[in-house]
Amino acid sequence: MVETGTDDALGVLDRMTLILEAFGDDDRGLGISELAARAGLPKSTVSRLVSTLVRQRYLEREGRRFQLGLRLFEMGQLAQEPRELRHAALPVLTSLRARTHESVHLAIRDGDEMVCIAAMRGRPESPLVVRTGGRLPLHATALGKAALAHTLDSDLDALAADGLESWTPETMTDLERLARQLAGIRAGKPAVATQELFTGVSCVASPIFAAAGRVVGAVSVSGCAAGFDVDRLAPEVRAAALAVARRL
Amino acid sequence: MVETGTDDALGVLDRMTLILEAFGDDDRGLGISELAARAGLPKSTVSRLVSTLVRQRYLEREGRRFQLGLRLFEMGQLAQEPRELRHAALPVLTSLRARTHESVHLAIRDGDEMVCIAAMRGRPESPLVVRTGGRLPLHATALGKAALAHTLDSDLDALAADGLESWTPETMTDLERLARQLAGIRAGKPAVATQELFTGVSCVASPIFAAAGRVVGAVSVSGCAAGFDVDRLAPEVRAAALAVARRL
DNA sequence: TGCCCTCGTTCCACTCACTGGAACCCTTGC
DNA sequence: GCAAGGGTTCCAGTGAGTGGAACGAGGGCA
Repeated sequence: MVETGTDDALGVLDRMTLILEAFGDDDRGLGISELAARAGLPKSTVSRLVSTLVRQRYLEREGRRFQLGLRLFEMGQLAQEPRELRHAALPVLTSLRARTHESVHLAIRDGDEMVCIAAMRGRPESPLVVRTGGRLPLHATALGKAALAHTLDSDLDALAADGLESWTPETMTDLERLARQLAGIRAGKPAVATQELFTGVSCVASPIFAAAGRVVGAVSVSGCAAGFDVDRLAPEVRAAALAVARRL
Repeated sequence: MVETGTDDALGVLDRMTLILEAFGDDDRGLGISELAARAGLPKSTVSRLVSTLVRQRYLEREGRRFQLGLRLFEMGQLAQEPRELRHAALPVLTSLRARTHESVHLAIRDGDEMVCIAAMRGRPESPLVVRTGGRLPLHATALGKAALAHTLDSDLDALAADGLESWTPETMTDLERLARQLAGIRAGKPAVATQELFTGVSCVASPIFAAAGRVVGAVSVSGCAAGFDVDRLAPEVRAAALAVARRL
């Protein structure tokens, strides 16, 4: 085998991952060549693997285009962590949206990002920060800060080691300031992010605790920065997070 | 390699599938031995594959138990067909529930089953027929009949070839009667299922058409069989299905 | 119509990733 | 203390998987 690249020793499963990850949410389907290019694998290999993936229904083919298949959706719904949390949270989120009329998000920490588990649009014109399944940075979102505030300091250091990416002029890229803010959150202040990820969008979030003080996720309310009333929303979010925890 | 069984020639991807499918929604996590037993694979093979799957985050480990991981959830959300349909349907479903106060389901046909793409509980005490990601038989549900009525007759024959499984005394196991009912649906009658899957639960459904008359899914309303008012609900469901189609 | 470019599949000799029984730790429980 | 069970590691053997090259099927352009 002629490994094109650096030091890799790829197994079939790793190649499969490369292929699956080549799909994005923008696409209406990818061909073998495009897939091979994105995954950095030879065409023949991709062709063979893809046909197995289609047989197993992880991919679907329509003519010469391929798309992520239904079975992935099914299996994804069986994933334990999001399933439990969603189940406990959905009714609470619904009423939170009804009370605030703003968009509501539920997310789980995954490494140095938050993964959105549920999203509900407030008003029809309200912005949705992420779709379900999407990822958010920890340091630039209220959801991320809520989760980050209640974990080990070493996590923060590890995060900062890679540098805090700047999303908008408001993004907190200074480790010291961020650490102070997290300390405030730990002391009881609400986790907020004002235009730190997207200009014009503000959020308030509250962590969801499981037994032993472990943070299992976070709820947030987000809306247009103009007229975003943190003082009104923060108690609502906090109450919702507690309600979810009670239902776990 | 000593293939224990019959005539199989399993590749790594097939083995992986066996492992992933060993997980059910009942479990709080499986160990290597249990997994190996369910998948019918040697322990050492399972151990090795599982550790790769964990590295790729398709599985998560907690102590000596494994569970389906977050990445599956993420990827599942990227699957194109459910994503598009859900996006178009969610607002419509919300208002359908508000108007009927009954549980609402959205499903996609997949082979000889329907896969639930979205589910909303009507009243807090209302029964949910399936959870999101769950599967339903075609012949015993309103959703299935709605989809089945508008496809080729050969589909029906293929379905009947395996025999129509009986779920309750009311399940339609007679091919002739089912075919007549489907013809009625095709002629404009609503697709209904009264206690045919679960005793005490009735449903009405309507197919969702895409361009070229292709059925892409179905919407249903379901509730307690006692006092289930088909005449009132059928027009609501039909209107919702049309609304979803318009938004596609 | 013929030419060319692209895209997906197939072929095939090579070889390394994968296999699985056995041995090896652990921890748990009697 | 020993037996039982669960998970990981070892290792020789080999066939599943590899990828370059060749092939056939469109599709656009002149």
